[in-house]
Parts: sequence; C-alpha cells; structure tokens
Amino acid sequence: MFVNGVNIRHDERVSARQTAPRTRYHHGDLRNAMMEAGVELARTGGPEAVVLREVARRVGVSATAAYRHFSDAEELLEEVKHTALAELADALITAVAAVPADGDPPDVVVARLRAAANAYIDFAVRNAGLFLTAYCRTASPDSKYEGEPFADTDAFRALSGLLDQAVEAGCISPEWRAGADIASWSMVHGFATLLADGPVGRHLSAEAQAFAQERTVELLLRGLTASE
Amino acid sequence: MFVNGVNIRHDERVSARQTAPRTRYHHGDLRNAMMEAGVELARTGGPEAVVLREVARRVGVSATAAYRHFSDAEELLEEVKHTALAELADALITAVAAVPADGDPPDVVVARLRAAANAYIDFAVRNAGLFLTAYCRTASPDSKYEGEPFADTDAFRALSGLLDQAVEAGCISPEWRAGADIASWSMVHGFATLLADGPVGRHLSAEAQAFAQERTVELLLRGLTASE
DNA sequence: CCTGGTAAGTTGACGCCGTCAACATCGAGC
DNA sequence: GCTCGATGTTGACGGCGTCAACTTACCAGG
Repeated sequence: MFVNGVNIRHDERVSARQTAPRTRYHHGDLRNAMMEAGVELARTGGPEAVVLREVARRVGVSATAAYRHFSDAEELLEEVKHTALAELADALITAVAAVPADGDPPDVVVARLRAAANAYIDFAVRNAGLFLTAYCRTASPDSKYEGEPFADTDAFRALSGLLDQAVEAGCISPEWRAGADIASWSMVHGFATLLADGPVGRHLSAEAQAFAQERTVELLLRGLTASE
Repeated sequence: MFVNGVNIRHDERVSARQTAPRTRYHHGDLRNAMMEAGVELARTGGPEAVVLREVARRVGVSATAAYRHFSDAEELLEEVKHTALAELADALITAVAAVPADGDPPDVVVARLRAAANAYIDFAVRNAGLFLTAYCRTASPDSKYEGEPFADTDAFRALSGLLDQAVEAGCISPEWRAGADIASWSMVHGFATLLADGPVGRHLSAEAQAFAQERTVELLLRGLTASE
C-alpha cells in the first residue's frame, strides 16, 4: 500500500506476535478482540491488510476460531469498516463542534461547513488506511438500511444537518438544498480519495496539496452559496 | 463485486476456457494477449478479478509463463490500469468533441464542461469494473511522470484545456483558475466513485441517482463560474 | 545445412490465503 | 457431578503468487 509515496504495505507481517499466550482455553471476548486487531491492521495497511489469519495470529488464536464469531472473512472486514466509518464521523462531528457559535448565523454555518470539509479530508490523509477501509468494497450490500440511503453514516447525517442550517441562515437557496448533500459529499470525498490513494497524493508537494485542498473547499462553498 | 446491487463477482471463474489449445509452443504475442485478457477480467470484475493464474488460463498458457513478460502480477495489473485510464480518457474526449461548437463561446465552454463531467460519471457507471481498476491501488508509484502530476492521464489534460478555454471565454475569473482542475476532478471523481462502488450506487433509485448527478454537476459549474 | 545459445514455455514445489470437517475443552444448568 | 452446547484446535483442501530447474523452438554464424 502506497500512501504519498511511503510504502506502508503490511509486510512487516513478521509479526506473529500474540499479546500473551493466553492462559484460558476460551478467550472470552474473541469477537471484539478480533475486530480491534482488524481495525489496527486496517489503520496501518488499509483494507487488504485485514487478513483473517493475521488477525487470529495477533489475538493468539487459531485461524478457524474466527468462524465461531464471523460467518466469513468478509463479515470481519465489514465490522472493521463500520468502525472506520464511525471514527471518520467522530472526527467530522468534533471538528464542527469546535467552531465558535457566536457571530452572524450565515458566517457560522459557512465556517462549520468549511470545518467539516477540512476535517473529512484531514482524516483521509492522516488515517489513509482507515479511510480507505471505510469505503472499501464488501460484497454484501452493507445496509440494514436498504433504501434509506446513508442512514448508516453519521457523517452524512451531520452534513445534512449543516446544510439545513445553511438554508435556514439564508446561505443556500431552498430550491438548491436537494442534492446538495450528495454533491458536497462527492467533492470532499473525491478530493480525499485522490489524496489518500490517488495521483494527487502521489504527485503533489505538500504545499501544492494544501493549496488544492483550500481551493477545492472554497469552490464547493462558492457553489453552495452562489446567489444567481 | 457488487455494483448497484448486482453481483458481478468474478465467480463464473469456471471458465478455464482457453480460446484454442494453441498449436505452437511459443505464443508469439503473449504480453499483449495477457493484457487483453486482464482488461476483460477487469471490465467485468474490477481490479481484484485480475488474477494472474486466471489470465494465464484464459490465454491458454501456464501461470509462470507470465514471468517472461511481467516482473510481477502487479506489473500486469498496472498495465491493465493504464489501459482503463486511457479508455476513460477516450470516452471523455469523445463526449467533449460531440458538443456543437457554435454559439456564444461562454455557452459552448460551459456545455463542454458539463459534457465532460457527465461523460466521466457515465463511464464510471457503465464500466464500473474498468473505472475502479483505473484508480485501484498499485504499490509502485505509477509515474514515469514523477512530479509532473497527472501527466499520464489524458483525461486530466483535457479538463485543464477546457478550464483554460473557460478563462478565455470569461466564464472563470483568472485568479480562480489555479486549483480549479483538481477541484473539478475531485467533485466528479467523488460522485463517480460513490456511484460505482459506494453507498450512492447501492442505496439510491435510478431516478434519484440521475437527479443527484445533475445537481452535482450543476453545483460544480456554479462554483466555477460564480461571479463574486 | 547444421549447430548452439537464448528467448519463451513447462513442471513441480513452496508458503501464503480462506475455509471445512472432525475433534477437544470448558462452563452452565439439570 | 454430568452432560451438552458454545468455543477453540488440528489437519486438510484448493486457490493464489512466485521460484528453481527443465524443455522447446527459433535464429545466427560457421
């Protein structure tokens, strides 16, 4: 796995280190333990580093023990994925909450949107592995939320709330509210992806990346708040 | 692999079909043949369907024969990836060329930008496998173009040209030109990704997707052409 | 026209992976 | 205190990428 030219491929898989030989035959909390080990793997190596056998090794348990708690290697990955998604949402919500709420409502809400956008991107850069895992492919349509789109991502709900506030504050004309959520998400997500995993992150200097980020976020805000 | 709820996972791998038992011991054009087989696999199954042994099987050759032409399974993937990128660029350039050039220059250039954006997204939807392959992770920094960012993607150069035209035509203020390329790319790419591989494609009805696409593209154009 | 060297394929093996069937161990409730 | 189900283990299988050693076919130079 390449992130900004630094090879953080999971090949110090020499590991095999298990935290402790584990005295009791039964682990007691294996499902959680495997999840956490999986998250750790994902954090440093992205989704393809979440390898069932390695997870088992780290927890100090045989590979097949996993099958008592997960139907599949895929199910483990999905669990990890949800955790990653939740962590992303956390970062986003925290950043928004940190924006001072005094001042003109329009200014505040724009500042919040900006903070959210930057938090999303920063998360993707700082936690590339987790970010990629959050959006990695998993065969099953990860929705207990069929039809109710994105209900599983708190991040998306936070964004929606912000946009509603923006309409209230008069920053966004009501007839442009619909679809603004997905559009905003697309832009930020696209930039984050191109940065964490793609050509932007690979080819651009740090300053160039920062400039591109600022421009991208401002372009989004311009589009959202354009008077026309 | 799930694309919009349709499982196109590469599990009709029953294949093993080799086009013909191949009479001559030497293939003659194995490198190309493997590439093409790889592209076909990628088209229907995404990057993870590009499996060295299966490619060899399809071409009717032993697995290790690949090593006479590729240093690595990764190198094969990368070759396929470049082909996918090229195909995407083609679709984009063709769509732009199809826009009638008569009329007010500003209108024309906006129409071209819109066409490019929609072509990009449409390609991602119609050729999800290839699209995902075009942007899939490959360990090596796929740049003979180190530092000269994106020079390997004709699609990006086409976009840059369009934006230059837009400045000329007075649609984009010159001081907003810098970074507009990456920002535009981000938005379209993000939407395409969310659609081809992510929650948008999985959870939204076709009409909802179309609406979201239109809104996303228009929001981008608004941001680019905003007067202020 | 032979001949030898090298490019292009082959076979068999290795260690990784996910997964299955069969067996072992523990602990909760009769 | 026994039993039985939940939880772990072992060993095996086939698929993967890759390596070393072997074979085949072509092409140049005599």
